[in-house]
Amino acid sequence: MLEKKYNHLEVENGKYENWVKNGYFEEKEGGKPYAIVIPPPNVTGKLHLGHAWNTTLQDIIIRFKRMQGFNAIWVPGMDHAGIATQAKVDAKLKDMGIKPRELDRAKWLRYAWDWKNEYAENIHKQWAKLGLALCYSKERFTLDEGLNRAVNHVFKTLFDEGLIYRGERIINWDPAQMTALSNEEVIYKEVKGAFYHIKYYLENSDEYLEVATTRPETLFGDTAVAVNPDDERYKDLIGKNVILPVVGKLIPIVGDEHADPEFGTGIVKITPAHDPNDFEVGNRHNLERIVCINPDGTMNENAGEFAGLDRFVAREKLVEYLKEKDLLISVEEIMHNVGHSERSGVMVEPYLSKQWFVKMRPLADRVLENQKNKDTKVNFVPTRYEKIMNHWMEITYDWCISRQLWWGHRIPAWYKGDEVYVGEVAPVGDGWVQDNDVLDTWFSSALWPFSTLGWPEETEDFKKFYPNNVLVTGYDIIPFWVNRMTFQGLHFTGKRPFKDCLIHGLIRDKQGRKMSKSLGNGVDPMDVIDTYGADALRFFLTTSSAAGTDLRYDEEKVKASWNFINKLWNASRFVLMNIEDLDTLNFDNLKMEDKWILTSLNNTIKSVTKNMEQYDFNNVGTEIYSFVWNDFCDNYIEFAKFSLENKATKSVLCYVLTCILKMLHPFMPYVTDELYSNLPMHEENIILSEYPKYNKSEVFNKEYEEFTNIIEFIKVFRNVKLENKIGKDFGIKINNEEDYSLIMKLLRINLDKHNEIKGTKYSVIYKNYNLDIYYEKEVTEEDMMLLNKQISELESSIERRKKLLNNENYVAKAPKELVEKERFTLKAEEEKLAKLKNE
RNA sequence: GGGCGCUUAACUCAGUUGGUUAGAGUGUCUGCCUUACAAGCAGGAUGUCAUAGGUUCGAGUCCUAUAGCGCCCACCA
Repeated sequence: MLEKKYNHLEVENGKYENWVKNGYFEEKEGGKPYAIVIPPPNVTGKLHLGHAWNTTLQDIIIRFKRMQGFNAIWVPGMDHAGIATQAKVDAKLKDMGIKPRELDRAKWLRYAWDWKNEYAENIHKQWAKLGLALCYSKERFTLDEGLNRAVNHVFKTLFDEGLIYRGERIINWDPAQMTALSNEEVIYKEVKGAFYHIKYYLENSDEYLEVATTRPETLFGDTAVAVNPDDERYKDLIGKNVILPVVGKLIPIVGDEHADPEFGTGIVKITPAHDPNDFEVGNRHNLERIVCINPDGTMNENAGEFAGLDRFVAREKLVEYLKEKDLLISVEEIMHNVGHSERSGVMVEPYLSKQWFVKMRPLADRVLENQKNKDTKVNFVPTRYEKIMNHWMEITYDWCISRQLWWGHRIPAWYKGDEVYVGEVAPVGDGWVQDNDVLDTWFSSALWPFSTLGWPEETEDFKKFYPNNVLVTGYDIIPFWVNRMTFQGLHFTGKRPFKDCLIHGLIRDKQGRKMSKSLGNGVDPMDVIDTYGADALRFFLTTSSAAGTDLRYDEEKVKASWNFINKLWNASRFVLMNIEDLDTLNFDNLKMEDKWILTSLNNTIKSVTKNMEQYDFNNVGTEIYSFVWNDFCDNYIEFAKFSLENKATKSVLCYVLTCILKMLHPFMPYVTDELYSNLPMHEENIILSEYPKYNKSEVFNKEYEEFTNIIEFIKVFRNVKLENKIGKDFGIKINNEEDYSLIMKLLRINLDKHNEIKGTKYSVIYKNYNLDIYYEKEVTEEDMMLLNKQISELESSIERRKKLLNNENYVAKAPKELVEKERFTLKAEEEKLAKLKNE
């Protein structure tokens, strides 16, 4: 027999190992293919609540689909996470007293793989604790051999197609990690800065131009000053020269649209090697590009005496210097947006550098075209997120994919002198040197939906499971990942990578703040599991908010989920205690209450299935919760207690419980496994069982309504009794021929003992049921107030209804049943009012 | 600057194509140890659905404007 109380520690112990051992998560012969690939977590650390949420959603879908008979697989895997992992490995090495950049590459990589193996193990343990139905035989890692082949194939193909090129551009440079970044990896933050107004003297003149800049230290890279050719103030200066302060050399004044006459002084210094706009200006005017900052953010030899100083120190010193030389006009403090590295947090340096790029325009256009067709597009849930992807596709520009790191897919390009070779394997012959850089992590993640299935080989898995059925991820990952999977998938397979894309939000703390290390408000899902169990956490995570919205972590709600499981546990305990001898289900001689619960069950199954299919787990949660607690426990079980000897009752108890367990299984796999295995009749494991199906022959609408009325009447009866403080010695007078036996049973009233008709009369009316309670007590003022309140409420309700029904427009245009219902209710209210007034 | 979302009970949130007296959990009040469950049972109370207009027989839901909060994108040398 089950323990009296639900104990998640005992219930969850050992189950996962059993599932895996029995191969329940592996491919299932015969079913229609259904596939999800996990968003591979970074091997940098441990999973947080966001991962728990993300993976539970997928687990629910997979378990549901398996129960529906699909050959549903969920491909697990992890991401090497280039920058993030390299930073962590470097930090660890530094702690060990090793200077990471002084190691040779191969040796460093051995440390990195050790790290990877250690953390991958952690993540496996966490997946297990969460109970995820992952198909481990298909597990992949973004840096494994197969995926590396896919990456090289893609690189080479795009290169041959002219969609990958190498070029010198201004890119976002992270001086801390010393690598290039893509635009997506730059986060703009509002910071305090200043406009430094500097004098640029005209050649052979005492006059100067006032040039304002936020980054004075870049003046060592200035190769021109620009004014707008239409700017009356300055257009005559075009073609003349100014003397670059500090450096003392002459640079030209050029006319260029980029200079906005309305902005600042209308004069802008041009630093082609350190600003994307200036780079363009430089191209238009054939200006020299002078780099004056080193990759590590210090000034280089072009900065003269400032060489070697950090860029921010150099700025300070340079401003001092300008002040001394009377070259500084003013310093105007401003707030402005400055790019920061997503990973290291340092200010990004726009930097001239030779990098590899993906030419985005043709790839993005193809996606935009494809999204116009509902049969080929990626369907976002909720739909509004589709706009985010489309907008990105519209404005995207070339993707800088090379990273100056060691941890990643090494770029399959080799150089010999001026020659460049790109191929899937190294070229034959001597003297070829491979590119030192690796690819952006997202370059390999972009191939994940198909590379994990063995692509570019035409494998069985690829043929069966591509496109994937759904991808589940947070909205914050759309630009990095979803967009890129979509264009790569389309380009290389001709198809969308997945039919649906289910988007969820971010986890926040109780106050609505983002969970972060610096705030210290993070919650470790493993701690929650220890306290409340994975089932409670999972139910909370997936049923507490609408799709696509953020979720506040609230321990009280996890507790409420635990209570629900405990309720389920005890209901099961009751059922199991009473059906031990049941060997077959027998639905002969069903009573009204049996028909009622079967009807409600089937309505629930129907609606739950529909909502499961549209990923509306929040509604599913509410529906099952209310069915279990209100219908099954509060009502059906209470009535079933009177007929526990009936086989029909036992059968219904067993059947309804079985269906409940199955519907809850995707949400709470552990406890449902435990309870299901205690049923007198069951499959090998609930994971292998069939999802409940709506069965019309179990729907009895007439009995459903009749029994609902009984339940409602009981409620009214209890309410009248409680509100009027009616004690035990009351009398009952029944006013019609209806059958009150069930009602009296449940209320534990023996009519023979309550036949004294004296004292004050209290009417109890609901639909066809109508009786009076008589009770001797002094009628207090309070009682009169209560009665009067009821009367006036009824009166105003009647008045409202009358007015509505007198409205010709309403009667003419509203649906007929509604109008009928109004009439019926009005009549009932009028009768009730008459009775109340009698009291 | 462009776009998106949110504003509903004390708190956290649902609210399907408009259907007329707006729901849940938690909290709160009253009464109960009724042998499945006191982590429970029975019964209550609590809302100008942000504001102002509009469409409609009917608006939390649709339209317009406003306010507050949040997010995304772009960008200011």
